[in-house]
Amino acid sequence: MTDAETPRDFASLKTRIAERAGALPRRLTQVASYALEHPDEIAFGTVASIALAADVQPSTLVRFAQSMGYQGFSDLQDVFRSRLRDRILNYDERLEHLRQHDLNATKASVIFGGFSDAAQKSLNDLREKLDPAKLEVAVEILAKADTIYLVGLRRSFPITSYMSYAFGKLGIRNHLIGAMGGLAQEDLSFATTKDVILAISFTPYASETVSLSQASHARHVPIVAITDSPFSPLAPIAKTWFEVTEANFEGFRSMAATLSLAMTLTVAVAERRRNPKI
Amino acid sequence: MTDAETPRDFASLKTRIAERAGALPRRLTQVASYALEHPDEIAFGTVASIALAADVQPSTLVRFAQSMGYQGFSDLQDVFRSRLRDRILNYDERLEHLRQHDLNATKASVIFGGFSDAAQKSLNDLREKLDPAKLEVAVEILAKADTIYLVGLRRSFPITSYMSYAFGKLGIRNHLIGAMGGLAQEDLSFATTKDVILAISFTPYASETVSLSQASHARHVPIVAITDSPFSPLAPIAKTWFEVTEANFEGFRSMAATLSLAMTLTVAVAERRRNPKI
DNA sequence: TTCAACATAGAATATCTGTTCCATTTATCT
DNA sequence: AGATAAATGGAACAGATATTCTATGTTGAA
Repeated sequence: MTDAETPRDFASLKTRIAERAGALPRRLTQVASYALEHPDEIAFGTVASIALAADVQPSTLVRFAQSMGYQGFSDLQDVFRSRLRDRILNYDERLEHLRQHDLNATKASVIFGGFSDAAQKSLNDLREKLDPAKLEVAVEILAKADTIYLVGLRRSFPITSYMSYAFGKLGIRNHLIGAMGGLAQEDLSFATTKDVILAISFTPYASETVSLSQASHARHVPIVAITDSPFSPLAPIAKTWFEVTEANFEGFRSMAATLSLAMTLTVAVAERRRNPKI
Repeated sequence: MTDAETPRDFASLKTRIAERAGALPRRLTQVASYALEHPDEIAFGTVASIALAADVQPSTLVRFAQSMGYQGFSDLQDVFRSRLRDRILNYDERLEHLRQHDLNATKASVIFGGFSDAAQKSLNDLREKLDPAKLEVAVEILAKADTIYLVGLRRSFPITSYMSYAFGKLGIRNHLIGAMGGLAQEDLSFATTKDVILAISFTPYASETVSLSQASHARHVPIVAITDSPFSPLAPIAKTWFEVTEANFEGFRSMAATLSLAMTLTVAVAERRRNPKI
């Protein structure tokens, strides 16, 4: 089984596993996928504990290691450990790493770096700015809603469509407005004062999102908004609203912070419904 | 010896060692300084191997651990190990941790912290893992496509819907598959070998995404995939594919890294079309 | 100097470790 | 279907493990 040579670093081990994945017996495949999904467990666990977690026999782990060309499990484990060792680079090493990376930086990887930076910056900004009290208020309002109407068009649509998916999984009644082909106005006209509209819109505020929200506001449907400025037309009509300013790269704004807030709202609302306050 | 409480994370352990360093006996001081200088050794080594390296007796290591308030050496070792496994704290641990430091932390703000951490961890992971060369290949393939078919369902749909929006803004012909109400199969059956399918799917792989991709692959339509493991059914049929593992919080996976990669692909493809390589 | 309290070294020990082996099941080919 | 090979489960085993224990060494106060 020791054809070619035994992988000594994590990257080549992964390649080898991928190569052989198809031709591997059932239990060994099970181990392979567990190993790739929980590398830390392999690094620190014992044969017994890992076998338990991966639901295989200890001997299967040894056999897997041998089939990958290692002498035994411990030998394989070394690779997973060195992966963790190498990850904690000190300052100099990190700099060196970056320098090498920059040399063969392609245009696409520069773009990727830009978008990742924008995402991280946006997340950090929101972490500092987000008011827990406001979050509580919004959760409270949404948790009481009969149906949550999700309004978001254009760049906000991915956010609302994700929320709709997550709310669905959590068993929370919701209605996604703005799906292509849907008749937005008609859908929203069913919203009552017992429902809540969650409206998401950023500059330049999609006129339909704004007009739909305003029409509903006129009918006293409560609104929770996510937007990017106090001057947003959504701010004055919302019961409560969040200011999320996303950093941008090349004119494309990140969505990381908004998404993080959106996920928070969905999970927190589900949590609140399970354990209402008082 | 167990005054106050035993440090459970590396930072507070370091503080405690610093506090007591002066009042520590000779050999225990020796262990303390070795531990801080070679934390990786402590994490991975055995009592015997560390004792040898630090030039003390095995029993001294145990005594040191106990004098710091731990039950034994293994207990202390756990702290050094958890330093290396950058696991995201789960909900309970996080709440506990925050309670001690931030008294007015609300449930929702804890959830928000969790999602933000997951997002940042995912971004960092991908930054380390993403291969620029692979990115180039994918951009090249996509840039040459007549029409780009975007295939993503469930949790991947927000990503493809964003890409569709962005491609649209950039004037790149694309077709979004999987929109609610759309007849996916029919739409995709128009794809030819001059087009490209960008398929996004994560475990558990939405069966429709997979079957659609496989059917198209049988007709030799090139596929670029974003997925989360070499075992993904998309991996073997894709011309090139990206492995993106998103950290999750409370069972909800982040989408930050995938989104960042998606934005990169859209912008890079537009850029490439404007300045084709030779 | 004497004594007591503390610190250390090193051997002893009971537990846990990875590995091997073989009977049984499952798959593959004739 | 039958025969042959491969894969698996689970128990047995030898070696390594962390920890405890005791004799010895060291320090500092009376």
